[in-house]
Amino acid sequence: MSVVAKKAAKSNSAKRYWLMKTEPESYSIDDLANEKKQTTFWSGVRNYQARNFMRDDMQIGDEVLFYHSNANPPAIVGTAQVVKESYPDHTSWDKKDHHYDEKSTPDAPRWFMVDIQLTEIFEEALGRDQLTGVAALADMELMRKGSRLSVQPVKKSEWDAVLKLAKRSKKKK
DNA sequence: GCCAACGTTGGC
DNA sequence: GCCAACGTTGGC
Repeated sequence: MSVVAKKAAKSNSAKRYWLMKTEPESYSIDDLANEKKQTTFWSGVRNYQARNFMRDDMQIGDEVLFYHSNANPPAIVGTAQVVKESYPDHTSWDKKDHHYDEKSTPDAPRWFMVDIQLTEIFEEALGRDQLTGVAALADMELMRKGSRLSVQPVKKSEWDAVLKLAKRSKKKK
């Protein structure tokens, strides 16, 4: 199926839930909060599985858990929303960009991205230790040992469980 | 800094 | 198509 056909096919499907990882040293949720309209393009993904989720499956209104990896502690720190569906990642043909890929060109883009807008920063980040042992999150991709997928689908039950934990941590404050 | 668990590359 | 070597991710 072509990319266009896939986009047409997804247009009627229900809202989906995702998790996106970022290293806060390179881009954090505070950086997102400081953007104009608190919106940014999610460039730099160079993994085919993650790209395919963005290119083929993400739609406007989908909700995103925002995760800080390689952080202390690694944690889900807030939520965002998809506000623009996939389009070519221009950083892939920028020779000065760290994520430059000589095989990607404007005519034949290899990498894609979406735009996301900040929804909420959790008052207290949800560290992995707080996610470990939660029954509803036992099968979450994020919690699987060795999982490296930087854009990953989240089940609604997992989304609900995470937000519930976030609210609880908010009350504690 | 260590290293397990990946994903990609390239020789064959 | 197989798979060893290599580079990367990311928790600890």
